[in-house]
Amino acid sequence: MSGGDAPANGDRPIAAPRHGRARSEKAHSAILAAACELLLQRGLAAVSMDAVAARAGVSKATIYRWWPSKETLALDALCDEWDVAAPVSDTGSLQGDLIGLLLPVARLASSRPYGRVIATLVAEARTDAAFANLYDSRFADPRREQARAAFLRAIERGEIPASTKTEVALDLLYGAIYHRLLHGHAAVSEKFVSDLVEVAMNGIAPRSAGR
Amino acid sequence: MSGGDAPANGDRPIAAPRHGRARSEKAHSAILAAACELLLQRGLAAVSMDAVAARAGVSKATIYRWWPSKETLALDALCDEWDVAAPVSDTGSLQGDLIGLLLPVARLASSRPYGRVIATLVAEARTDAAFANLYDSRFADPRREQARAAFLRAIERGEIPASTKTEVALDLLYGAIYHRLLHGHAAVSEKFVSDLVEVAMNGIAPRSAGR
Amino acid sequence: MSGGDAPANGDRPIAAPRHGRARSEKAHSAILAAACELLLQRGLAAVSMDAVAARAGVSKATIYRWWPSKETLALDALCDEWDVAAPVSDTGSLQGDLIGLLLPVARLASSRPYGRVIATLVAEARTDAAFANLYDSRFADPRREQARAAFLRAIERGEIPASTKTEVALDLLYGAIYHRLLHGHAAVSEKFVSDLVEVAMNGIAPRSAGR
Amino acid sequence: MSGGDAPANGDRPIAAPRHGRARSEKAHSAILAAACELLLQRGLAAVSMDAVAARAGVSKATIYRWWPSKETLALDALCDEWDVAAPVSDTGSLQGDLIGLLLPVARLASSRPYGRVIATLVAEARTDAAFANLYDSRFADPRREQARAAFLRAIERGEIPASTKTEVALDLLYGAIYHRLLHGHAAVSEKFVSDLVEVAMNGIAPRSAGR
DNA sequence: CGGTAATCGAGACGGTACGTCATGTCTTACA
DNA sequence: TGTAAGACATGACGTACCGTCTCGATTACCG
Repeated sequence: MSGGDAPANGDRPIAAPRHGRARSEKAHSAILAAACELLLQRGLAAVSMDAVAARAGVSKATIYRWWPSKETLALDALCDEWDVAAPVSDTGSLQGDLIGLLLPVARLASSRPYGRVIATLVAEARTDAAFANLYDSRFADPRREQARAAFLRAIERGEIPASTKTEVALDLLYGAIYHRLLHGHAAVSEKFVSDLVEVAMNGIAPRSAGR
Repeated sequence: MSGGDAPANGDRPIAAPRHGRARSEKAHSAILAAACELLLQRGLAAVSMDAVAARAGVSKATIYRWWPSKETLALDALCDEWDVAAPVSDTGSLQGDLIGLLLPVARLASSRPYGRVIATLVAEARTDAAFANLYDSRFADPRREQARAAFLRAIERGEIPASTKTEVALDLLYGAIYHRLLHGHAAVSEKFVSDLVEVAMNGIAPRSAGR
Repeated sequence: MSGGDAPANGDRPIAAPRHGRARSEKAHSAILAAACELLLQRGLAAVSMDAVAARAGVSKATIYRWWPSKETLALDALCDEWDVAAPVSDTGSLQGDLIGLLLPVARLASSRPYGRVIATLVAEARTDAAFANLYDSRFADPRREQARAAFLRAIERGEIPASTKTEVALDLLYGAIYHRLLHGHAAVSEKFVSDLVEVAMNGIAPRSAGR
Repeated sequence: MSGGDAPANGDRPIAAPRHGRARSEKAHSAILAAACELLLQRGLAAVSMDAVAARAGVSKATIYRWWPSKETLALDALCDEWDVAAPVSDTGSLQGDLIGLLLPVARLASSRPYGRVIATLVAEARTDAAFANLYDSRFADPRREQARAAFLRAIERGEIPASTKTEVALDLLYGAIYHRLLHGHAAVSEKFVSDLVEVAMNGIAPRSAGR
């Protein structure tokens, strides 16, 4: 989330503008807060810019000045909450690293109805290529990158072969999480995460595992 | 698609209408065709009921007469194309069954920009519970059920233990497919399907594989 | 006012549309009434389409369907009131005809604050050529044409020479009325009309008139 | 233009400011020039304060510091151009004086699209009483006063009777000019001015003229 | 000659209205 | 009764100005 520089998203400018009235920090955070609440309560489709402006006590023009669309705003509001997640440390084993990465996601995802919001953002990304880039770089890629790094460490440790199909494995792990999150057919519980990692690590029908 | 009975979706009524003008078969198929084309070309969000009506040479009232929302219409149009897939036979092995189930899906998904449409429908389902039921019963569940049946056969055959976490495995397999389809970060190629099934069956770090 | 045929202004269509819902007569007149009241109370600049829609109990879209701009609507509302003026008969003398034409205008103009409205419409006509045509054909020209006809009758009667500069005379008569109406420096009273016609007929310094 | 004392219009202050930065003469004239150009090119309605500020290379606050509204600014810009007209001398005859007064106005009015600007200012004056006073005192009254003085001289000379309805005559003369200027139905040519004065002086149907 | 104060550029802000668009309902006349 | 045509209320859209308000930087008079 940090480090933006242009009004392409809602990030604060780094270099101080020499002249002109300073950007209102109050308005900025009020907008994000209003967007977040409305988003989680009623979903992106039911949230209008007028409603966000009214609830934040802000004019529509101010929102449009900093966010080009309500999807961008929603992404910002979402990241505001999800990016507080603690950085995951190296646990020494791939399985431990994966659990350490996926469990916080599962806990966060279950805490409030984020599935609806993320589903809408994903749908929007399929329609708007520019937004897709933004979504990937701000939301999806960072998490996937952390998991990819865990796989690299496991290969360096010799825990898994260098020929491991890392990308497929990543799709398999995150895909399952997203699947439950977006389709809503089952909860993204902590039990699910541990089962998921176990099955993914050992396979559906483990050759050695007795039974 | 068959078997509907009420105008809750676009299915034809079973009992013959008692009197009055008969339902126009031409209008029905023209609407579905128009919806399908517009949907794949520009996405659900960019397709209005007016546009469908105009392209189908039909009045808006006729569409609303048979479909309660444009999401329902889109689902009907989608199923029209996806339900032609051949029923998969029993190959004798779980891996063969899974390939047989997932490959046609991958081929279909790659043939046209269905990812965008499905993403929108999934997002809508998260907002509208009634539509979620419809989506599951018409689109998602049938496929998942076929795969679940394959797992049951494998258990009966003794190919995998009865304690196999089938639901987790299903999420893992379909989740990966949906992940690429909805997020669009990589193609749902035939190679991906075979890799996916292999990794899912044997695990990321197969015990027997070299270390 | 009558006889329009296109939605270029708010007139009713002549030929009945064969299909479709009939235009709401209630909405039509409610819009004109609301526009007229707001117009006279607060002037065109202070009247928004939203306000007209709200007061008429009508949606903005309905207004825009029949009137392309609020100026067009204002012109329609104005003509609705001014076109009820009785057609002027031939009095047998130019002076009588002119009085007969100008007095009703003066009475109408003084009855309510039309000056403000007409001033705004005139200003708009100077900016928008299309509106200028509409304004002329619906409001200005008909009155001027009646006066021009009176001059022609006077020439035919031999009351004034054929060389009379009719157009200059018309500008002189109507110009004076408009001048007071638009600039508001003095009232358009009945006395003013009779003085105006007298001075215009005989000249500022009548050669024969004793005093 | 001179003689102002307060920032009610754009005039320069008389008394020297005690201290502080002096008013920028460059900004002042740049604003007037920018306003004038935009005004004549596109009309007052299409000219925004932002546009004037941008074109003048000036901040909006600076404009509002000296002009309370864009109408006031436009009036200032207009007077800047119209007040350069030479003061008219006493020609010895009423007709000569009137020609001497009206001809420069006609020439100026025809030189550029002032009609549009004046029409807008007149309309604004009908809505805003304070602006009406400003418009009259800065633009309309001075000219009318000169003509009124010519009538007084003519009465003193015995050229016209003391009972002459001067105000009606003034409305008749200036009304005709304004009529063509604001309604745009015919040009304010030099020929028109001479015809106008002749008809106004002698009447539409001069008693002495042939019949 | 340093302090005080009005001015200027830049531009963010709350607000209001704009004109357009899509949804879902309703009405009318035809088939 | 089903349908094409289309008018309608509703409400959000994204834009454009308005007039106000901070900012920091620039002058100039004045003590």
